[in-house]
Amino acid sequence: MQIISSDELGRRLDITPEQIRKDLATFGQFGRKGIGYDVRELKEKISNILGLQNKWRLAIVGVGHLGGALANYVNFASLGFSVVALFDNNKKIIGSEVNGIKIHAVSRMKKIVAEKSVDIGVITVPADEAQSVADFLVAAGVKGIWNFAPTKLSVPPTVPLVNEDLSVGLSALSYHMSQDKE
Amino acid sequence: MQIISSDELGRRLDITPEQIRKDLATFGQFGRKGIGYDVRELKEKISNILGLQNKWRLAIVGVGHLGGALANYVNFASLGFSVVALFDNNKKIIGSEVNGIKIHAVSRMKKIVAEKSVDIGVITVPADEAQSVADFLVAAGVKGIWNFAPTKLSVPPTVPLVNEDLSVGLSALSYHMSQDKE
DNA sequence: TAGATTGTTAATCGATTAACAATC
DNA sequence: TAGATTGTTAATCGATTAACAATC
Repeated sequence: MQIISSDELGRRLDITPEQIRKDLATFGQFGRKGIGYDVRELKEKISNILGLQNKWRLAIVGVGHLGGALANYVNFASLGFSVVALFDNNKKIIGSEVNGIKIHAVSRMKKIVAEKSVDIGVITVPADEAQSVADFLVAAGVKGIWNFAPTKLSVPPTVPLVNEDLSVGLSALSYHMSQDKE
Repeated sequence: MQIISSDELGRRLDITPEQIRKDLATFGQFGRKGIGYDVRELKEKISNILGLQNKWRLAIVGVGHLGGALANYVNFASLGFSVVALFDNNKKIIGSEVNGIKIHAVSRMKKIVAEKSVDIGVITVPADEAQSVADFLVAAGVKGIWNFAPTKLSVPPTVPLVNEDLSVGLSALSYHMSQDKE
């Protein structure tokens, strides 16, 4: 498939074609009137809009079950993300490797973040340690934070923060399941 | 703290007090004019609205790194969720346990879901197997699906579906990090 | 009674949808 | 030329904010 219309895109994504056209037009004109959108070009433009031409480098702080799973997560690569460092405070695991990536002491964060050119800090520690880890990450100079701890973090406005609190989705599911009963 | 005002709630959650009052009023009147909201009562009412008085029972399909991490996830308990069964197709791990929970063959799903009164199916298999797993889960009678595979699933409208696609959050982070540069 | 604060109605704002000229 | 489809302006709809009566 070379070309796709806003109509077909809308059908596939469950969005109205008007919305598709409006959203895309916000970022420029990359369709052709009377024809549609070139799929390859569209992909590339969207990738550029999202900044995915960058090869972002991640560091995961907290190598528990979730942190370990993320260190092994294969889908990162397809988006151009790679995990380049791990941090933990547990002396038993510092120095060892997960998926070929070394675990460092949290105290060495500043040094390692600089050495490995870490862009994004991933927080997978318990909620009560998350703010302090965030502060460390910001001080170490990361450009963004991806937070899995179920707590509200305060970071400078210059550092984008995305929260991945699983209890939000689960609560939504619980809500809908309760509603549908009636 | 016994009582909280919409003003204070708004400050803490970064929401306008009007929005807080409007949203809460949608579900009934549980504040007191001139006083504010009783914290304990508010918690309980919200918990009930979200259906969290139910003790939802989860089954995780796909015991890879992510599925395994979720099987060990401690924060489920505080919301009243519990993992009661695991499924995988890998013969090497079928019959073994993770966090005390047994791994069953996917082919036994219908039987086990009934036996264990599973409410929610959690999908942590690769994207290309996710739809087929979803179909199995629906046929087995789960009431809701929590999908971690990065793909769009089609399920009956009677079965609530929540997607937890990590690439969405990561792309958002990438976008903001690219914008802030300028 | 004066001050505080909710629930709700009215006013504003922004986002979605409809319509259509431009054009392939 | 007729048909298809974009980008954009105008119309509609819904959600947020402002205002205020009710009341503790």
